Amino acid sequence: MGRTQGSRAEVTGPLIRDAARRLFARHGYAAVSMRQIAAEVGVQVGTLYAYTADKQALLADLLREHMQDLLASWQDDPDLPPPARLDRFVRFHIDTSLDHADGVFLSYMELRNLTPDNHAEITGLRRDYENALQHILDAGVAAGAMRIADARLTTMALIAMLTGVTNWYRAGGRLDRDALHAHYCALVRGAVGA
Amino acid sequence: MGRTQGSRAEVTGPLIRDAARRLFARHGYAAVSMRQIAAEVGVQVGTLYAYTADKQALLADLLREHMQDLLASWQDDPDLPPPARLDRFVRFHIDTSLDHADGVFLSYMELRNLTPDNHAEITGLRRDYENALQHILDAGVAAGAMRIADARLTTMALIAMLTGVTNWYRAGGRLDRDALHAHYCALVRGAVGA
DNA sequence: GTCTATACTAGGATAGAC
DNA sequence: GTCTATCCTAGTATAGAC
Repeated sequence: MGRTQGSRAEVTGPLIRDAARRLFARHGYAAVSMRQIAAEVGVQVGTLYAYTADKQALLADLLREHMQDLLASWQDDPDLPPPARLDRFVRFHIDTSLDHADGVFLSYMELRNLTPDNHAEITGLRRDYENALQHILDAGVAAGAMRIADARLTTMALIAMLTGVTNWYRAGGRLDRDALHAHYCALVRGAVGA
Repeated sequence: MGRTQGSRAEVTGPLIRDAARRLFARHGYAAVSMRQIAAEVGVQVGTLYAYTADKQALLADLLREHMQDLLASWQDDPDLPPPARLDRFVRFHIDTSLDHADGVFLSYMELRNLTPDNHAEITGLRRDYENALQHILDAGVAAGAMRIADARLTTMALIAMLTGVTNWYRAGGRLDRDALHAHYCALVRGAVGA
């Protein structure tokens, strides 16, 4: 494969991260070798180390980037009635989970492979995201529009339920994206008594 | 560590599986070496191969055993009203998820590391378990005791929600097991309109 | 920026002694 | 049933040429 091809740093960097994200998600961080990632991109192993200090940094970068994108993408609208805000969150979380399935999967499966510093940073970002949902639930209770016995527990339960859509939903199957949204919105509204 | 100690097959076999289950769950199948497992048990590497054909068979055995235990432990009572059956399932699933957290975690995380044959077998068992919940939901709808738009989707959503308890619940914290059961039963009943 | 070559470590699995 | 010793492969990471 003598694919010597000169410099193209702007393209190789993202390609490496795309390949790593896909391979890590599919086989697990520990099961993927730097050689595999290089082969997927079409470069030699040594080249990877021009873009990342080591394998651990590559993983940490992927998770940090994912969580930051997630937080930046979510735009709450506090002026809406709480049940409508909740519907928007449900749709947002389902769409993100399906459209960035690899990143979502990595962000809760490969935490254990982070160094303590990286681990603390990523779980902090995740906590921020959970709080975005919890704020909606708190507002719903305050407005008398929801019945929730424990907002923290309910937050964790709902996020697990929504993220779980990646375990079974396949595009092109029985349900389209709109039907999916509608069904999950109904389940969530029922769970919180909205 | 010259721990030569003669034969004791009856104890070593289970010890190997306990160690493997714990290590696989904590670090991931690919990240755990046979040497680590041996060290945890207190034997030499070669000894492991008197109990398992290879690392893959060790994983497959753990998952099969877990799913079979799960299916054998669940005893439905079709004579109860559907909402009461559902409550029993919720308690059962939460208790199992917390009491056998390593097995539960492995059974949905390490499927990807199974050979195709083993994979098909384990997912078949898992499907049986999902159907146990779905039967309750179907009965609830038939009896007019639940409002469910899509029983399959609801089954998957509820199982994800319940299993997610392992992500955040810690014994000795704010909530005891009874409170946990009560909160999740309320969420589930709300979701299915019971 | 990328490649080739290589140092060094660790992995899964097996053979044969006790 | 267990241990010791070993084979062979594959891993991460680095050095130096182009």
